[in-house]
Amino acid sequence: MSLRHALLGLLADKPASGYELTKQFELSLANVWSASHSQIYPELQRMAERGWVVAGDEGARGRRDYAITADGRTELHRWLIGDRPDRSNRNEAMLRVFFLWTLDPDEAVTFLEREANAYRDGLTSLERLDAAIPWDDSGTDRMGRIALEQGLRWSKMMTDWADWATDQLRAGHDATTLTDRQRRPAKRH
Amino acid sequence: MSLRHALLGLLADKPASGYELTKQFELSLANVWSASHSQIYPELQRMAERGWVVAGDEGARGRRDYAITADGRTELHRWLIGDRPDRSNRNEAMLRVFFLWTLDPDEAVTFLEREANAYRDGLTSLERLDAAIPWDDSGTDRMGRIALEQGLRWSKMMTDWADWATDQLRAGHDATTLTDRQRRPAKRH
DNA sequence: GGAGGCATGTAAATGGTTACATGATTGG
DNA sequence: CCAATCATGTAACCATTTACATGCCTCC
Repeated sequence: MSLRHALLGLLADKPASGYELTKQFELSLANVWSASHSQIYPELQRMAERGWVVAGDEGARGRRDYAITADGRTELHRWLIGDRPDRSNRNEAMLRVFFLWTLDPDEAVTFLEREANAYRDGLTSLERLDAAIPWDDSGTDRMGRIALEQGLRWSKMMTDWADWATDQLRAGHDATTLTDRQRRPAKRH
Repeated sequence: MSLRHALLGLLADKPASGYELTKQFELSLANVWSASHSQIYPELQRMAERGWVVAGDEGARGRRDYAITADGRTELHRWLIGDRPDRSNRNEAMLRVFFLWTLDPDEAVTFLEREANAYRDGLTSLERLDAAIPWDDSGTDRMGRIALEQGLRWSKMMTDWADWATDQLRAGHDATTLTDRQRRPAKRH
C-alpha cells in the first residue's frame, strides 16, 4: 500500500498529528493520491505497532503527534528505490471519454467543454498555490516545486487537449450534419 | 463504482465475454482504469441481476457473451452526463516524487532518469498502438483516437517534465557541491 | 452561548488485488 | 503430446469510502 509510505514521507520532514497529515493530503498530495482521516488514524496506529513511527503524548484537544523512527526511514528508503513504482493511472473523468461516442454530439461537446473549464480552473488554483507558498531552497521545497511543476504541466496539457478534442468533435459533427459523410460505416475486421 | 460503467461502455459497442472485456481493459483502458478478470466476472453477474446486461447461452469452452440492455444504456447515459466526474488522479510514481528530497541527490537523479525512460517507452508503445489500429471513422474509433491523443500528450508531457526535473536536481546538486550555497537553511514560518 | 474549526476515533459497506482452482481447444 | 491461450470462476485479504460518533477550544 502507498498510504503508509506517503505517511512516512510526510513524517520524514517533521512530526505531525493525524489531523495535520490529513490536511497535507488535501493540500499538497491531492493531485496524485488521496486519503481521508478515517484511513489515516488507524494506519498510524498500525505503523506504530510495526515500529515505523512513535506516538508522542496527548496534547491539547486529544492531539497526538507521531514521529518517524529509524526503521521508518529505512522502510521509506526501501520503498523509494527498492521496488519499482506502479506507473498506472486511475482517472474516472478520462475513462468517460472512451464512451462519449454513445452520446449525441452536442452532449459530448458539452462534456468536453466542462472538462476544459475544470482543467483551466485547476491550473489557476495551482498557480495561486505556487504564488502563495513561501518557497525556500530546502530539499522539501525544491522537490515540492518540481512536483507542482508537474501539476501545472498536467493542467495545461489537459486544457489544451480538451480544447483540441472539442474542436475535433465539432468538426466531425459539422461534417456529418452538412455533408452526411461521417455516418458510421460497418466496422472493419 | 466506475467498473460497472466501464463495462456498460464497452458493451454499448458490441456484446462480449468477460474474457474479451478483460483484454479490452488491458489494451485500451489500461492507461486510465484497470480491472482484473476476478473483478469483472462477478460484476457482470451482478449487472445481469440488475438488468443492465443479459447473458447469452454458453458457447465454446464455457464462453458466455453479455449484451447491454435498454436499462443498461439508460444507466450509462445517466453516468456520463448525470453525475459530475471525479477528476482526481491516483499515481503512485508521482507520489514518490514528493519524497525524493529524502534521498541522496544521485539516487533522486537515478529515480527521475528511470521515470523519464519509462515515459519515453510508454510513448513509443502508444505510437505503435496508434499505427497498428485500423482506425475508421466510426464513433468508437473517433473517440478512441481522441483518448489515445491524450495518452500521447501525457507521455510527452511526463517525459519532458522528468527530463527537466533531472536537470533541476543536477543543477542544485552541482551548486551544492561546488559552492556550498544550497545547504538547507531554517524553514521560514 | 453558539458556530466553526480542531481533533480523534470506529463501523459498515464497497471496491480491488492476489492467490487458488479448473478445464477446453488449438497449433506446433 | 505439450505449451500457450482461451475461458470462467471463487476465496481471502487488503484498501478505500461513507457514515456515525464524540468532545474540546477559540473567537465573536
